This record gives sequence, C-alpha cells and structure tokens, in this order.
Amino acid sequence: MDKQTAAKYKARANIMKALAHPTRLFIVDELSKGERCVCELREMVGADISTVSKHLAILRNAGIVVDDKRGLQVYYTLQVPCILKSLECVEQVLKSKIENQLAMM
Amino acid sequence: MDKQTAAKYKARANIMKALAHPTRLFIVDELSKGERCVCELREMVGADISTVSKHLAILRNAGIVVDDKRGLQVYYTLQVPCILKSLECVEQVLKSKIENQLAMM
DNA sequence: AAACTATTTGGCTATATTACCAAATAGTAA
DNA sequence: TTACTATTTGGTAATATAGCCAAATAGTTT
Repeated sequence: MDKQTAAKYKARANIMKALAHPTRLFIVDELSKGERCVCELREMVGADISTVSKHLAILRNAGIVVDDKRGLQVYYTLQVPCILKSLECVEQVLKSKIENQLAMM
Repeated sequence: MDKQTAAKYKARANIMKALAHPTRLFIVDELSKGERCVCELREMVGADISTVSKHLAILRNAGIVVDDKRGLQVYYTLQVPCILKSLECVEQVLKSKIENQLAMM
C-alpha cells in the first residue's frame, strides 16, 4: 500500500474513530433532533461536564458537529446528516449478527 | 441514560470501533470487490500475517465479514454491503471539513 | 507419519483512549 | 471590579488497542 493510499484510509479511520464511542453516538443521535447546548447533553449523558466537553471536541475536530457560542452557552449541531444513514447500517449489522447466531443453533 | 439505552449505544459503538482502523477500512474496501484469502490481504496490507489475522477477527466478531475455510486458505467476504454507504458518508465528512477550512480563510 | 503451508492464538511492549478532578477561560450580572 | 455560570483545558491513573514474534492449530502432500 503506497503512502497516499495509507493516508486516505487513515483520514477515514479518524472519522470512524470519532464515532466509535457510546457517548458520542448518543450525542449524534440527540443532535439529529436539533441543536443542544453542552449542559443539556451533560445532563442526558450523566458524566462529568469535562468528559462531555472532550467528546464534543472529538466530534468537532472530526467535522461531524459544529459549535455556536451564544452568551454563556455553547450549542452544538450535527454538520453531516448522512451520519444517520451510517448508523442505520450499524443496526443492520447488529440484526444480521443475531440472525446468524440463531442460524447456528 | 438508563441501562438498556447504554447497552444499545455500546453495541453500536462496538461495530464502529471495528471499522475505526485504516487497515480494517482497507480490508472492507477490498472485500467489496469480492472475496479474498488472508494471504492476499496480507500482501496488500504489508503487515505481519498475525496482525492481518487479528484485524480480520475483529471484523468477523463484529459481524461485518464472514470467513470460509477451503483447503489451507481462509476466504473472507463482506457480510453487510451497506457498510460501503457508510464509507461514502465518511468521504462527505472529509469534504465538508475541507470546505469549512477554505471558508475560514 | 513427517514435512509443509496457511492461519490463528498467546504473550509482550509501546502507544492511545477514557474519565475524573482541578484549574483556566469567557461571558454575564450585580 | 467582583461574583457567578458555562465550557474548555491540563494533568493523571486506569484501561484498551496495535503490532510483532513465537508457538499452536488445521489441512495437504509425500
């Protein structure tokens, strides 16, 4: 694999990595319903605010969400809605996994 | 977030994690063209065969690929083609990221 | 059975990720 | 300015992941 190809897959993997965490997937799902401020997400996630903030930074750096500071609060929005389609496929993987497991029995 | 919801997002994250590595994304792309044996993938990836085998195990455990042993070789196939659509979205994230960076200048 | 080939598994070290706390920053209100 | 609120950043310890080598396993050929 040449350097350029390797770089291409590394860039893609970085996006996938940003999505590869339960809390961040939850946040993406929640933002699909509309913008939310950090404090709202913090409450729903139930982790330390610094933890939530770092998860949001990871999604932001990946280009998946964008932030907008208004007054004291920072509001986050889903930048790339097609992410939701990807999550549908993830559901399909889970389903086909269960089906295969049943077929084995 | 209740236990059941947390479990749901954890299961999804496990699938995403399986995809969150350059080598594994490359393998998925390659398998989208047809089945490949481990030795073929090893050659293309250019890593130790044990490393490639472990990557394949991760994809297999996630339910993304299936294996089929024929003679000495083990052939791997993409189990869930919709994964490719997800990767298209990843490309879109990368594009919109670049566009945003240009807009900032 | 013995030699050979393809793949997987175990063990190890290096590196990356996560979560929390504490401290810093930024905006608002008194 | 001081006090207050929301968020981010730095530091740190615990855990997870990745890659290589060596050894084990499984199938083939002689």
